[in-house]
Amino acid sequence: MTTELAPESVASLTLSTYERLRADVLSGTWTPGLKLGIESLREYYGTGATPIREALNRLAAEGWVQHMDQRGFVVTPVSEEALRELAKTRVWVETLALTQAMQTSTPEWEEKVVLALHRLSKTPRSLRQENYLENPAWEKLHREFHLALLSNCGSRWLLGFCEQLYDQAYRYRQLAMKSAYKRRDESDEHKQVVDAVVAGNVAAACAALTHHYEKTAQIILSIE
Amino acid sequence: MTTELAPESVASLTLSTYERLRADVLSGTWTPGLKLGIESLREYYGTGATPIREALNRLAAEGWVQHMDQRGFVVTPVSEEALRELAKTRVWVETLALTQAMQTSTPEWEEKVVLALHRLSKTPRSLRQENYLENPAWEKLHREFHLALLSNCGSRWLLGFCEQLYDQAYRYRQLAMKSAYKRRDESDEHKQVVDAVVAGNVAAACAALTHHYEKTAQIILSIE
DNA sequence: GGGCTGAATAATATCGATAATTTCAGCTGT
DNA sequence: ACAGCTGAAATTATCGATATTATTCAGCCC
Repeated sequence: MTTELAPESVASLTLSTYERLRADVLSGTWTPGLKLGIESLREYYGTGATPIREALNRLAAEGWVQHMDQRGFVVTPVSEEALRELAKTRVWVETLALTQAMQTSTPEWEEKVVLALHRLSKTPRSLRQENYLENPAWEKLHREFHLALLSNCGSRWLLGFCEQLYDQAYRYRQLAMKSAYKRRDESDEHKQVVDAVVAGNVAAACAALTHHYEKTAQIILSIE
Repeated sequence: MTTELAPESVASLTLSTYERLRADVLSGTWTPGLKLGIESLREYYGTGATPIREALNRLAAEGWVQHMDQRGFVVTPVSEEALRELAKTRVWVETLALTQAMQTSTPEWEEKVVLALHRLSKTPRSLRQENYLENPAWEKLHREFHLALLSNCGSRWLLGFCEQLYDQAYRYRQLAMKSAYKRRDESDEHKQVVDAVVAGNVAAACAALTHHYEKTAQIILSIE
C-alpha cells in the first residue's frame, strides 16, 4: 500500500507546474514583459522542458503570457489602456451575469451569497495592521464571494468569462499593491451589492457592482 | 540559399499541428467524446509527441478538448443542454457587444459592416445546388461579417469572447450538417441586422441578432 | 459463481539529447 | 564611420527513449 498523498502531490508535473507558473504570473513574481526562457524556468521549477512548455501553452491560451513564434514566451505586458479596457469589460459582463442571476433567483443562491459575504467580512483584508501583507484567506473568500454572486447566471460560458476577468483584474491589483497600499473599506461596497440582491432590485445591484469595480480601477490607476 | 516557403511551412510544427487539430475538431472530423490518444495523433499528423501535447494543451484551455489528468484527452462532448446554453450565452454577450458597438458608432465601422454583408451576399452558401457542400469562402465571410458587426465594441476581451462563442457554435452547425441540411435563407436575417445598425436603432438590431441566433439553434435542435 | 489481487499490458507523462532558428558581436568593403 | 554580411553562441522546437501511471484480465480465494 502506497501512502495516500495530498492531491497536489499526485497531480502530473505539467499540472502543478502550470499552477505554480500561473500563480507566479498572477502575483506579479514574474513581472509584465519579462522574457520567460525555457531553460531558466526549467531550472527554477526543477522539471524538464516538456511540463514547462505545456504550462506555457495553456497560459498563452488564457492570455497570461504571449507566445512569439520561434522566439519564446513573455509575460503579457500591462498598460493603463489595457486596465481601463479590462475594467470596462468587467462592468459590462458582470452586470449582465448579475442581471441574469437575479432574474432566476432562488433561495439557495441568495443564501449562498449572504453566506459568502458573511465569511468574507469576518476575515481581515491584511495580515498586518501597520503595512499591507496579503491575506490568502481573504483573497480566496473575496474571489468566492464575487463568483458566488454570478454563479446563478445560468451559463457556464458566461461564468467562465467572469472568472477570467476577475483573475486578470487580480493581477493588476497585485501589481499595484507592490507600489502602494491604499487603505480602503470594501466591505461596505460588498454589502450594498448583497442588500440590493436580497431586495431583488436589479438596477441597484448592478449600479453597486459597477461602482465597486470603477473605484477599484480608479485606485489602481491613481497609483501609477 | 534556402528556398523561401509559404508562411505556413515555416511556422513551428506546434502551431501548424494546433491549427490542423483545431480545424479537425471544429469540422467534426474528430467526433465529440472521442478519445484522442497521443500515439495515434502522432502518427496521423506525422510529428513527435511534443507538438501534439502542446496543441492539445492549448485546445484544452480553449474548451475544445478536455484533459483528464493522467488519462489523456477527449474531444469535448456535445449535448442539447450545452447547445441551449451556448445559444443563450451568445445572445446575451453579442447583444451586449452590438449595443456597445452602436453606441460608439463611426462611419468607418458602418462602412465595414455594410461591405462585409455585401461580400457575404455575393457568395453562395453551398458549393452545390442539389445537396449541401460547405463553401469555405462563405464560411470565412460569414465569420468576418459577424465579427465586423461586433468589432467596434471597444473591448478586445469582449470581442474575444464573441469569437470563442462563434467558433463553438460553428462546431454545432457542422455536426448538424453531417446529419441533415435544411435549406435556409440567412441573407435576409443578416440584412435586417445591418439595416437596424445603419438606422441606429439599437433595440431593433439586438432583436434581429437574437432572432438570427435563436433560429439557428432551433434548426440544429430540430435535427437531432 | 462473484469479487478481489496483482502481475502483464498499454497509455501517458517526462526527460535528455539533437536539430533548427534567432541573436549578436566582429569583420569587411566601401 | 557605417551598412551589410558571417559565423559562432544562445535559445527554441522537436524527437526518441524511459519512467510512471492507469487499465486489463487471468487466476485465486471466499
